[in-house]
Amino acid sequence: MEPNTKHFRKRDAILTCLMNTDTHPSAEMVHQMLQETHPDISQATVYRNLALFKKQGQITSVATVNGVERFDANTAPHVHFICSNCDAVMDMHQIPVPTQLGESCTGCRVESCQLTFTGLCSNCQD
Amino acid sequence: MEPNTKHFRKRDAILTCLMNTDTHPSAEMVHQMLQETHPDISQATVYRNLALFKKQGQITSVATVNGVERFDANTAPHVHFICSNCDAVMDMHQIPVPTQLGESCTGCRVESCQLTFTGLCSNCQD
DNA sequence: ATGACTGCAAAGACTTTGCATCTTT
DNA sequence: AAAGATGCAAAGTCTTTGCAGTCAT
Repeated sequence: MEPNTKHFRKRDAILTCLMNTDTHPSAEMVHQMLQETHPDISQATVYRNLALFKKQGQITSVATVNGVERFDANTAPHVHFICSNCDAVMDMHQIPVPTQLGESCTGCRVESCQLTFTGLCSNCQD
Repeated sequence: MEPNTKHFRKRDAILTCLMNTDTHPSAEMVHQMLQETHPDISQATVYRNLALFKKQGQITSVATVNGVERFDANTAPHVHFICSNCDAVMDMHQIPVPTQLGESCTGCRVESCQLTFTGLCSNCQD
């Protein structure tokens, strides 16, 4: 049997799942989304591989919402919006990321930057 | 006995502690810092009061570093730097907070904004 | 007395890890 | 056969909560 067919690595499925969504899911959400195609995938595998991808820089952690870490396969710097009511995390491509990096903090070497807005998304404004 | 002397509310001590530091401490760090003046303070009290202050808007949660929430009594919007090595969280007063709020996200009502830089602080650049 | 605050310990939520099993080469 | 990936369940962290006791008014 050729590789990645029936015994398709679940690792790959996890990364693909993350690349095909813009919901910035948590580990649990990824696990849920994969139930359909990989009913036997375990949470441990999801957590383990997300941690691996993050370490390797293939994905990033964009926020911790209500104590739950949210991930993004889009590692290009961009701005996020978090709904404080429904915990949705979405992209705000319209707003540019600040570029004034450099050493602005008494000797700190800045390596990355994160700009996040919080409020109510259109569905939660009642 | 006049109030706030021996039986000084621990609640007040917690808020004062947070106002007198710029380390953006976690609940556990606040608990540690208060050991000296309030050796019998419990973690539950610290957690409970931090949650209360946060709900009332007297403090804010500025980040979750390595799974631990960090707080700040300075609720004026300002920029933070997080050291990825030692987990220090510090202010970057030199950098302005973006002001382009408004509805930039298909109907989202933006209420607050957080700009955070990550990298290595001066002590951790080896 | 009444209501508010706190300590303690248990419970809860999220995440990590040890170990045996299964897969790939 | 050896190295790597996964499932399961246990363990680990951080945080919240129930309850009884303490403090303030």
